[in-house]
Amino acid sequence: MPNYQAGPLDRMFQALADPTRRVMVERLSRGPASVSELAAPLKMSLPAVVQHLQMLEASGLVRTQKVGRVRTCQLEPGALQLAEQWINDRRLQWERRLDRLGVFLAEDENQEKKT
Amino acid sequence: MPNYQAGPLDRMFQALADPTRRVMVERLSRGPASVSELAAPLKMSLPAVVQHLQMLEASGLVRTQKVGRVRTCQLEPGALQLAEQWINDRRLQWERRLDRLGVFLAEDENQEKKT
DNA sequence: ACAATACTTAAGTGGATGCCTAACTATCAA
DNA sequence: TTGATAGTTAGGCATCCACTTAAGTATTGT
Repeated sequence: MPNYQAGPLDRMFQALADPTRRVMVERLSRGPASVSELAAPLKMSLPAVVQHLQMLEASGLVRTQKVGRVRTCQLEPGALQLAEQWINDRRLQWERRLDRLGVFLAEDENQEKKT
Repeated sequence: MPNYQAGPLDRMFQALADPTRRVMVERLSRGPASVSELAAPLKMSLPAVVQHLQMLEASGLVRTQKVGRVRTCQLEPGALQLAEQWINDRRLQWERRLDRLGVFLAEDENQEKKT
């Protein structure tokens, strides 16, 4: 789609789709960190890290605030729930379907027995 | 990263990051479908749909098989678990951290009372 | 005041993504 | 056998993504 405005789920999953960003999220799930602290274990330039950070912010996963010359980043706790929710809904729908299928097959088996 | 081979989680989240593909997954969570059935509600050409389908297959979310001239697609039930797992692990880590923080604050409060 | 620190901004590059159209192949149905 | 159906293949185009380097701007420690 050309000229399509990405929704929250798009940005969220997109953010999680990159290994570098997942490492950053993992780090932040152990507590807040500055930009340089986030960058330290990553083999790339600082600007690259900041770009990733911006995607994480845009997705709502991470919140940051600058105090003095240090920008501190932390996880937005509720944010991951959005993705989790969507996945869970699919699983439920799928399981409900299998249940119905199970009932159907059971009924079918009854038919067999009657015959 | 240049020359980087995408891992399973990358492909999985990447697959889920597109609204068209999520619609396809939603459809499939209600039961198997042919390619044209998947394409029907989507405002794009068949080849485009097939490309999306290929990403879903590559991510392991969807399995397909061709019988005669029709390709039938279904969800790979366990696949979503991978993503769900990762998200859950982050949540747990975060919550454990908050617990420790809570303990720390409680202890701190005790200190205060003693003073 | 000066240098080091902690980012920030800007501009550019190569490769992946999300579409498209046109032309093709295989199956099924009459 | 001929035509309709269901996908497939190929090539092209605009945009986005993941980097880079180079050059800035605030803060802070001495």
